[in-house]
Amino acid sequence: MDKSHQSQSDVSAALKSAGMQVTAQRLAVYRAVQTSPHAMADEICQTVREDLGVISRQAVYDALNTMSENGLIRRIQPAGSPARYEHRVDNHHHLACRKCESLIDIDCAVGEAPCLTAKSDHGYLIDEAEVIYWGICPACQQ
Amino acid sequence: MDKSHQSQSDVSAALKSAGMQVTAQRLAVYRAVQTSPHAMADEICQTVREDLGVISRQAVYDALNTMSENGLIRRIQPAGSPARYEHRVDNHHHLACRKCESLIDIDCAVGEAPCLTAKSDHGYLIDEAEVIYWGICPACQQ
DNA sequence: TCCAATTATGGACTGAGTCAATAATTGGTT
DNA sequence: AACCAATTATTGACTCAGTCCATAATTGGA
Repeated sequence: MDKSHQSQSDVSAALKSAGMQVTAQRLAVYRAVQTSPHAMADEICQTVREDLGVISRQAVYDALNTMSENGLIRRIQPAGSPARYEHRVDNHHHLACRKCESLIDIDCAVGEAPCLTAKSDHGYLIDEAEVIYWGICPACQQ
Repeated sequence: MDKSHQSQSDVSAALKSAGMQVTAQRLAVYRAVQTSPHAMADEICQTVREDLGVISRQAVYDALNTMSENGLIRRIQPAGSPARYEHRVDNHHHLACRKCESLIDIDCAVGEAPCLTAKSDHGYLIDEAEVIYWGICPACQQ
């Protein structure tokens, strides 16, 4: 199954199995995240409003937070940017442009997390290696 | 030379060679960053105030920003945390605790940046691979 | 159908950081 | 040594992203 294209009922089931209730707001927020990956909270809020008509800013934040905590979506926060959300929850990385703040996905060569091993774990129980490649995107290189 | 223990005159010289003026505020901010690595802006502000007596919050932010831009210090921003600053500017990584927000340095096995190569660079000119290992620190494992 | 628990709404509020106008410093020049 | 243009510091208002909280509405199991 293509994890990056969850159907409505898949999302519904995922919410339930995480012990969350299924609401129109949550489904719509998930759809918005799916439609525009790497979008920020207020962009998602706008998208959902075009869809549902009305939703409170708080409901969007709640949905994004609980769905992130339950692994339905993933939150990314590159330095200097507000939080962004994506529906891809497999282990992949990101490529960020220092100039235009654009962000794109990069597949992880290894697959399952953590894909890198630290030289020494200093006693930490490491579960994820978050990698962000920083550079200049093709458009900004002119 | 141990890059992690710049003397006052080294800092002074580094500021000059970056085209920046040498001021008491900047030297004090650098000292504060050196003294408590991974500190946040307001902590640095406090430390500098114990040192100089008075400094404006804005002067602290200015010093931190310009020194970061000129490579004298490094800014790190783990998700969910305000910006932190460190005087180590060599290529190393970080280990963050999901519970207590503690952050420690991890040496990079490779050395010079970028220490990782992306599977595909998508036309980006990559200059850095930022790696944050996420896990639970020894103290929080109880 | 009912009801307890969960979720949404609306509005005030916080924290981190920036903006912009004015005052003070710095460091090269005569 | 004094001057002066450019840089830097101060002050206070302001923005942006996000949280808190009390109340109202919805959900889904009994």
